[in-house]
Amino acid sequence: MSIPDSPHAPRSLTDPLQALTEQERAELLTLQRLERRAKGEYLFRAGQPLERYYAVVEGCVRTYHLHDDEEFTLDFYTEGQTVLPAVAGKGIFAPSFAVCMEDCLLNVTDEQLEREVFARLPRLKDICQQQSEQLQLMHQQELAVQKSASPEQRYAHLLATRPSLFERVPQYQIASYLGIKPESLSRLRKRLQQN
Amino acid sequence: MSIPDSPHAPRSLTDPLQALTEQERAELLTLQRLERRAKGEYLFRAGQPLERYYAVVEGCVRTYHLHDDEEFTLDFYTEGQTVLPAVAGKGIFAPSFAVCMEDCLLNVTDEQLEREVFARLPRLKDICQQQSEQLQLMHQQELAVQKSASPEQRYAHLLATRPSLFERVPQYQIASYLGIKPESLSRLRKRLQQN
DNA sequence: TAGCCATCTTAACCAACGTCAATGAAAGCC
DNA sequence: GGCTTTCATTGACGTTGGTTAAGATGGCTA
Repeated sequence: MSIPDSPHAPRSLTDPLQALTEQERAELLTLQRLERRAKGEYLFRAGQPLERYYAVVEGCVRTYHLHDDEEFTLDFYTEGQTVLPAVAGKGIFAPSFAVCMEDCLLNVTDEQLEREVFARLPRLKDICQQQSEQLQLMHQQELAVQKSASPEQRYAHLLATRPSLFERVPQYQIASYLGIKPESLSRLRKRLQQN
Repeated sequence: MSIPDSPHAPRSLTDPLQALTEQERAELLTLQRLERRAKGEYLFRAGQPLERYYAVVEGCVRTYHLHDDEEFTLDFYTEGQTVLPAVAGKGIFAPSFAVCMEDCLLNVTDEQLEREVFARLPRLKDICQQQSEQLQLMHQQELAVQKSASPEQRYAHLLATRPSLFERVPQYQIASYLGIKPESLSRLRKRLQQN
């Protein structure tokens, strides 16, 4: 029995598709391309050209960054989230690695598909752009939190907003997401239990 | 004598206007709106609707975030940089404060002006969008550095890429940008001198 | 000039994280 | 079953940043 993530999770927004009619949504469904990826598969690696972008329909994707042979987890993406800001196209290169933590069902979009979708649903383009700007600002916010909160506060925040992550990914990767070592997360948890 | 910032500064990109013709650039100049702001003036405050966005032509703007009555500096914007990701419009609210560190000359764009500019220079829209996506990815990168580097490394990086900042803003704000207290920055500098 | 204010530095002490190493627990494999 | 591998925990110890408080410096103003 898994605790669902809070609707106030940092990445949850008003569903951008609400603005579409029933019919438009149905059409969108016929257009979208779904792909399965096995646990451990990479969606992209740092430095590669980004020709597609991905939304998680089912499963969990982790992005991370390498520095001195050490992994630094940037984010976890689960059901309904788009991996990275949805950015792809010529001259765009992946700034990080993205790997499936579980078997995943992904909604994949490339440049051509995007053009087709926007041609069929012109209103969607503006919606997506606004969505992207919102996400960008939320990212700013996240950076702010990252900077001003202690590891303990960040842990509490993650636990409150995305509890299900703790059942889906190993703790040492959560530690890396919080910006601390696994040993420190262990002690932090112990400290919190005692008080 | 001020040391110019490195061309490899985190926010420097290929000039998006290179792709325009001489003529188009000239037209752009006639369209843009410049405003002067005095040192200490705010461009926006957290929570306010963002109806304009700003590019720094001359001067320096600092964005920061409030948390428990304490300021956390998010970034410094100087000549040629756009304050925040260039985002404005209905339903967009400022996630932070933006204040002029010096008397500034700013390039101001609102929704209406943006429409006019894009109507005159249709190619610019795609260029700006691509630029925005690049910036978004660079932001991801920055978050990665923020997470994986020690304060000392971040200090060295800032000193290497944006040395002029150290002559333009007080050190306690740089400390706040690096995510440490002014006293710690003092000690850190002393440590580095001795080694 | 004296006084005030903002900024930077230094010192002492404490708390928290990193490192290294060892131990346990759980899962997967032969 | 026994083995290995992976992951979480614990302890000892060093380093570093936060806190508090005290000066030092320089600029500005009454």
